[in-house]
Amino acid sequence: MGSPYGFELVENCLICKLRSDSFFCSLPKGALEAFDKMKYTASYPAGAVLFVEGQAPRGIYMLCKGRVKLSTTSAEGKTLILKIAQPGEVLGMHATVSGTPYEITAETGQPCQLNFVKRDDFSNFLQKHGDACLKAAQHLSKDCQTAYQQIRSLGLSHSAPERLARLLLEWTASSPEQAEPKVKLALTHEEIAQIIGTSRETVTRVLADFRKRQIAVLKGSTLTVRNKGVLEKLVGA
Amino acid sequence: MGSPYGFELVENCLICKLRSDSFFCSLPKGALEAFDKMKYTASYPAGAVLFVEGQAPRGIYMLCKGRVKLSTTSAEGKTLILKIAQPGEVLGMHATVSGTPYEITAETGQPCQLNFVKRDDFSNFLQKHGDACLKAAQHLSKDCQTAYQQIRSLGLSHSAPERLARLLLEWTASSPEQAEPKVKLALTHEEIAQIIGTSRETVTRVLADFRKRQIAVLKGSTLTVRNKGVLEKLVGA
DNA sequence: CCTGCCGCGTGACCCACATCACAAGCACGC
DNA sequence: GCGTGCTTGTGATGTGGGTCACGCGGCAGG
Repeated sequence: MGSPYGFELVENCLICKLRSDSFFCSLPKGALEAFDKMKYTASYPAGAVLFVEGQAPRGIYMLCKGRVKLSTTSAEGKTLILKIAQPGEVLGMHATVSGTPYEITAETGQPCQLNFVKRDDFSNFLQKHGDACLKAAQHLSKDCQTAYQQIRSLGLSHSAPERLARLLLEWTASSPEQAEPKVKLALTHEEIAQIIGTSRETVTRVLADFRKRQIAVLKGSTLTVRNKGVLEKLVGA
Repeated sequence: MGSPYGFELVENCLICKLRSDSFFCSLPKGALEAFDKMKYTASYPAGAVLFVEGQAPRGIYMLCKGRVKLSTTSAEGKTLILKIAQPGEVLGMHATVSGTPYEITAETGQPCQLNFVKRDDFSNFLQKHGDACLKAAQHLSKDCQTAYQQIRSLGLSHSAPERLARLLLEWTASSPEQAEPKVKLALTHEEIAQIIGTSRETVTRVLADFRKRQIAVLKGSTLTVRNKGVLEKLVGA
């Protein structure tokens, strides 16, 4: 067995060490065994498209390792990034559970390991295992919440600097408490623009402004927040 | 027993005729009986606030009859309407399932009948009744999907006319197929503005423009779409 | 009746940001 | 090396629509 993208595949969910408590697959033994039996493990290179909006749902993808970009695209080709999925999340669950077409597009942003489960298998699985179903409901709830957060960000803030400030705070929120939080992220200005719904040039300009005013610096793929207070004032908190 | 707001309360879920297949409470007998036992039925006048964003979740509200406005408000007092909930929907499920504060505000738009279920009771209920849990997951999925739709509308379209056109099409989509679809809705220009994330004046102007161009007319609370084709072209479809 | 109040209609102003256009920096593979 | 492609930086320009300001009509209550 090779390791095509620089890491070993974990084939067996029961002994998997990638999993943490927040993972969807953090399940009691019985459910986990059932999940292990019906899943198809695979690894993907960066830039692989898992599913496209509008497709009929084939099933779910459990993200074990790596990041996946979730986005929608308008008819004119403008793209909006909904979120960057982290390990432990389940992709395509809405469509699979409700039987409607995938409403978003999922594309790996780096080499990833994913477990695919066919739609019917997943439905049966949820039917049989109440604890898994509850877990699924919780994950869906969280998705809704982040969606609502993004709606707030898009609908309730007027200025691009405000939205960018909110995004930077969001990113640093999970990082350890420290004077000047640093976050690693591999996103281009273009992608940041697609998250906050603005243009690439505006992101560049606002970041330059933040840098000049000693608020935050994005150098390479490292973000350093110099003055959290000002950011918080910008978002109106 | 009186009927305070012009309709009779249906106290017993088992013989309720308000329910249709799409209702959350369209459940097999066992689950329905359990639901009936733990719910508290009540009616509310128009304008009643069921819960406010930021509150700790008390439980869920099953909407039997009437419409409920779901919204968020920014620190500066700007309001964004997320959706108008229809009978059959469950309000506050995200917060209740995940245990996080209500992230939105729910306010009745007309006299309503609602069934309240306490948080712990609802959790136990979902644990015990797998079919109800699955149904809950489906409802959460649908919520996510409408949220994503709104994100698309807010993030991917530049012009206010485009967003308004999309909204009008959405409203008429469910109405019977006919040459000039008419829809009843009781929303002020202000509220429409809050749905599509623009200002009241802009809504007035765009509606005036639509009227002049014979595209759609909003008179009183009746919306008549005169030229669906133009609307569809406006949204870029 | 007059007086508020609220939803609607409209004009004037102006600024944030999209858009276009182009240059410079940086990483590749050959 | 040198080209090719992508990302970043920055200036000039145009405009959509937010905001303010005010007038009008309808409706309820004193």
